[in-house]
Amino acid sequence: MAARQPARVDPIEPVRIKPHPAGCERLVAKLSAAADLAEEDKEALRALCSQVREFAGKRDIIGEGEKPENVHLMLEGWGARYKVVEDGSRQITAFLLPGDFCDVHVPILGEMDHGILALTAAKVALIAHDRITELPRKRPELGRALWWATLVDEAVLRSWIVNIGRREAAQRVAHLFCELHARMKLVGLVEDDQFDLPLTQEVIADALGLTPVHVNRTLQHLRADNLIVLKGGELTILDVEGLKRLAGFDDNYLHRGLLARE
Amino acid sequence: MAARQPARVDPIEPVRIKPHPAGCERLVAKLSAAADLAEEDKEALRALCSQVREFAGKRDIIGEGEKPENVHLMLEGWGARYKVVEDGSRQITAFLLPGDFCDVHVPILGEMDHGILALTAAKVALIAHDRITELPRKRPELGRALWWATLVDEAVLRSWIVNIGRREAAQRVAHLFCELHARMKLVGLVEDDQFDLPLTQEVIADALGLTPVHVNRTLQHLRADNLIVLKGGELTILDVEGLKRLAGFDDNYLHRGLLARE
DNA sequence: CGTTCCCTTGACACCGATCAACTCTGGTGG
DNA sequence: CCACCAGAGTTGATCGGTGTCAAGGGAACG
Repeated sequence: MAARQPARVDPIEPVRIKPHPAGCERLVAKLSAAADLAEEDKEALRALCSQVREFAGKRDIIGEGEKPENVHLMLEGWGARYKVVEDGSRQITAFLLPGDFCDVHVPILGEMDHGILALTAAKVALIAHDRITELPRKRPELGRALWWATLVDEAVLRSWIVNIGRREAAQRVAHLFCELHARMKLVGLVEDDQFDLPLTQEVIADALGLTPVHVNRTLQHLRADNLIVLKGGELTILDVEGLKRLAGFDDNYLHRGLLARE
Repeated sequence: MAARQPARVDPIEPVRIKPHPAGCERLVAKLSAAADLAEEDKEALRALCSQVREFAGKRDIIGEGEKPENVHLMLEGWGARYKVVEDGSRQITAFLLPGDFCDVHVPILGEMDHGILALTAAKVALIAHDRITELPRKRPELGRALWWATLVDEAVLRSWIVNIGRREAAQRVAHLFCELHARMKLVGLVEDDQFDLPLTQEVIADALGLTPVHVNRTLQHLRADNLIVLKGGELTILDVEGLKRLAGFDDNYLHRGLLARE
């Protein structure tokens, strides 16, 4: 929300107020965890973010069935992939954090088989298809890193299936929070096990295959057990180990590269 | 099951008894639906299937945590990706049909974050990593096609999340059957809306986030509504449109290429 | 001809959905 | 500055889809 104040520096949130390519650093951070990127690689990534577009919250970034001309990269804010079912209910299939691509598949698959929604106000980089497709040729290590990111996305999808298919509500919520904690950390947006979580209970419900009412009750359990504090769009994990234990969370599926291992 | 009878031809199941590269034709058929493959491309694919290994049913092809030396490609029989949860229950995250790769990701991600199980006796081609990775360089169209297959797999994962998260049991089963119908058709294993479905009710349950008992009752509903016949490991869809309507099935997520559209 | 899977059936319990009202908060405009 | 309003969170009562437990049946296989 706090936007480009050019010269003066806000001492409270120094990270947020870099000139606009700041969001692009999320991608750099993420991919650096997977591959050994040279400075030229990083520059090439930053160069992708020249064209930026802003979206208001609760608004489609890409609708189902569209054939976007550009690849979209989340720079700031949160997004979600979703699909609307016959009966009108909605299922979210992924949360998109800064550094995540929205639609690398479109150049090959042709059209979107799901929609992408801005959950908050968001900045998105628009990148021409061919700039992405030619990257691997020019910078093989980057190609590897992008490939890695795609495969991790796939692994996350699998873990969601497991989560929704075989865990009860409290564990589901806990698992989601653990995943988001790990992913936010990877892009440098976690401090003291605390991070922005601008999700309504309805959105959480749509991601976990639950109803808002039940998510509400479940959150109260987690709070009562002193596992989390969730207030004002900010999540604090009070007991990381306890939450992981409850969730049965094992971060192996995120495949953080050797460089990233703490 | 029926194996390489060299000279004589069995008139009942002529497809099955070609010399061993037969299974490899499934991959060729699948990829031909997505890209305009030259004969050389197809030959290159067939050349991948030189080394074949057989697995007994109900046996791991690859275990979670392993780092297989080769890429595995299903030639015959059915497989499943699965993950075992803390409480001991199992969730299947994908069915692997002939023509599907088991673990293209391993060269990049390093180790398996889930296991792969042979559901039936299966023949699997073992392919050296570098033979896969160099394919795109030598035959760009093949690279595109493989990329397409990966992205479709991802789309299928998303549709599973929707299915498990937002549909009731009967619709879930129906949707799964519609998907398998479409995928089996794509590799040429459907005749008259009938195909092998060697899945126990327990396996179906583990794929859909249900219990075997409930799958049993659900199947009885589908049978009572004259939508399907499922017997002896063979599924016949009596009313394709009706089943799709019940399931809310839209095959757009399978992204069949232009060539494949009937 | 027994053993082993797998399918089937019934009774019952429970998690989460549904419906409906109420509270709280932040934002807007008078 | 306060009244109002919309969106989000909260709560309670009740319903229903699935899970659980347990027993029995049927077909394939050695």
